[in-house]
Amino acid sequence: MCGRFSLDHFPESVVTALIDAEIEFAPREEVFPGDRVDVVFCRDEGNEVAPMQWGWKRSFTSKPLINARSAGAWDKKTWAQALRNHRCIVPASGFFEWDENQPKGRRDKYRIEPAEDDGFAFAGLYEITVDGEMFMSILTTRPSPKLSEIHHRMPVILDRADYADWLGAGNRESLESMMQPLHDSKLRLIQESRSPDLFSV
DNA sequence: CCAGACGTTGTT
DNA sequence: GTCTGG
DNA sequence: CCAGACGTTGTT
DNA sequence: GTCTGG
Repeated sequence: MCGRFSLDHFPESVVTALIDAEIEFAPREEVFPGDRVDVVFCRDEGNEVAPMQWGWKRSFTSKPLINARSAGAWDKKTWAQALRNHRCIVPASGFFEWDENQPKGRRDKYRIEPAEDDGFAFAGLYEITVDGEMFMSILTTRPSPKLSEIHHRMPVILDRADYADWLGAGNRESLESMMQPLHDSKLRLIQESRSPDLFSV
């Protein structure tokens, strides 16, 4: 991760735990960097939903910053302020990883879904430009043991009990405790496709 | 993130 | 190699 | 003031 | 482009 995730169904339990409102929702099988998705954030004591573009733009690189390493983000000028004041939650139905043990271009694709839920809540950071456009980046952490067999990073996924604290005025210590790998028991790995040459053997 | 294009004049 | 589209 | 970093995943 | 370090 985290270069692609899914929203093939509305992650209702995640969103209703965050906000009590009718949500505009455009399901799509896959969400790509640069796409706009609905993101939840807190402003003036109340949670809100707004479409945000995935990836922060920076002049020093042509690639949008779609991920932020949670370890160290406190000390990086790009993320520090947002980590303190502009945290958000990105609802998703799942995400994708490619098996990095295999050569690039021939990697099996895996879909990761919640084991017993209808969605994930990615921890993210957002910024608003002068013209009011909003951009978000998804925090990453170490992989859970199961995921570590195919990939060395994973998105930060929040527990339901932490949603409010994440969006509220959390202190550094409590925020750090939320940015841990999701427990293996809360995810399912599904092989989505495999390399063509594995079939031809 | 990955996959696929990336180029033109001119020909079919 | 690098950019674009999905 | 100038020089150099700035971001990630993945690669070397 | 903007911030930091020297």
